[in-house]
Amino acid sequence: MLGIAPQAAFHVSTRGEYGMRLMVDLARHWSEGTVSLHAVATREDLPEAYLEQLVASLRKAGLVRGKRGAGGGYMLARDPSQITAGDIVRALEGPIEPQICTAEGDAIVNCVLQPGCATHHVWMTLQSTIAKALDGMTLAQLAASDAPSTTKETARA
Amino acid sequence: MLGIAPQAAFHVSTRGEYGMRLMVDLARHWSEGTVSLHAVATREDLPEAYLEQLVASLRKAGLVRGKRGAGGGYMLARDPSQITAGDIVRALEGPIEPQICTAEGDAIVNCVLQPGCATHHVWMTLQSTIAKALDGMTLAQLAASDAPSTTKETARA
DNA sequence: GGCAATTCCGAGCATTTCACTCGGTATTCT
DNA sequence: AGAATACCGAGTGAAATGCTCGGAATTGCC
Repeated sequence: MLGIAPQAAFHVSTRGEYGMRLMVDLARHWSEGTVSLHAVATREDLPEAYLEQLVASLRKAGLVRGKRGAGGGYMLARDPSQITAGDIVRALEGPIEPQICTAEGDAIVNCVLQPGCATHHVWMTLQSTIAKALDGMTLAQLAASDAPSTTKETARA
Repeated sequence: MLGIAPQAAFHVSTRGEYGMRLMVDLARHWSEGTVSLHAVATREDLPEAYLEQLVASLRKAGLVRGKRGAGGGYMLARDPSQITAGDIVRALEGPIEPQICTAEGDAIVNCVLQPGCATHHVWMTLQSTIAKALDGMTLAQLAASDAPSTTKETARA
């Protein structure tokens, strides 16, 4: 399609999207011990084999714990109030950095144009803005918004 | 590389990066009439042929005007204070929408999971946060920060 | 012990996007 | 006339995306 018709800026990939759904689902079943990926995939209508891959990243990031064998499954590694959307996005899509020179933490990696890097400011501002927004949302808050399963019907909004 | 090692979230492509540099450059030479792409490419050390493609998007978005022939070039279509980083990003990378269901303007496109779309809230919040940040930065502000060329040396920050 | 349900692991693969390049045409200035 | 420029569309190699598949290890239950 060439560079003619760009589609969307700041699009999050299915890794982030599915992963977020997965984590919210786990949060909603936080009290029930482990939940199998099969159950999550069915409830959320997501490809199970693909979820396996995503949950591996989440596990390596210390956000979930897996239990093998029959009756096994996954559960959040800590309380839903202690996990943020930022944690999840970083685990699945990498650090939040609009540009390489605006990496989180140590920012002075390699700004090619030192002299008048006006654009650097744009991406840095953006990075901190996005990070702040995502880090301010906890899984507990997200899980509470509206619950389709288990709870039969919560009061609207 | 498979899905094993994701690189970076919310990364802006070279379209956005180069395009921003291009526009800041045009803003800095706002008083000089048209500026050729060749000059911009040289100053900013960017591939000229590629810039041609990007500037086409900017022109279609009404952000720059081109003048053909010898001595021609491009200039901003309006005052640098009337063009925002948001305008530029949208022209080059498309609308700001973390997810398709969070498109700018009319948001009710197609949320697959109507019942308990908790994640929708995440992306919507993100979209408006990003848009607000980018729409709050004008080219005039960016061009003023530090000028490498023309002006010999501006007072710091 | 055997079997089924799981997590865990790594490879592979089709499609799309990215980051460009190239060749050509139209226009304008000198 | 000739040079400098914008304008246009196609093409291309490399990477990322969005999955699937096969198998090994572990655990619970009969």
